[in-house]
Amino acid sequence: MKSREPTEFEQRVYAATRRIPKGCVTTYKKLAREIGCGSNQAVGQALKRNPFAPEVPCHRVVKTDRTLGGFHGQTQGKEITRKTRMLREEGVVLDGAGRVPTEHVFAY
DNA sequence: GACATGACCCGCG
DNA sequence: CCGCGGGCCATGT
Repeated sequence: MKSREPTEFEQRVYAATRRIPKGCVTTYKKLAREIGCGSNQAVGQALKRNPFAPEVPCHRVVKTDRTLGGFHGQTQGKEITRKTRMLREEGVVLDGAGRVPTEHVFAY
């Protein structure tokens, strides 16, 4: 196993994710659109690989339906609960359906 | 170079 | 409302 540097595509994703202000979240779709990628899934792939942990707030990235999505490689489980708590600490409160209010969604 | 996987999205029934 | 299938892009084997 040989460690490799992030590809240009990954760097693009990290750069955009890093721009997300505290107390705000963004969707994979908008993010993909911003970096010029037609596949939102590819963006998620890069975030899951996220080597720049707290520097790149991947926990501020949610799905298009404003659900949390995944975290630390898991779509559901303990890590997701942790993600929710982090957002709440930053000022983001989820509604009864477990979704993030549109007001917190940051538009590029 | 081909095949398989994935923190996704959209349309249809 | 819920479930199923197809699509799109990048990465790893």
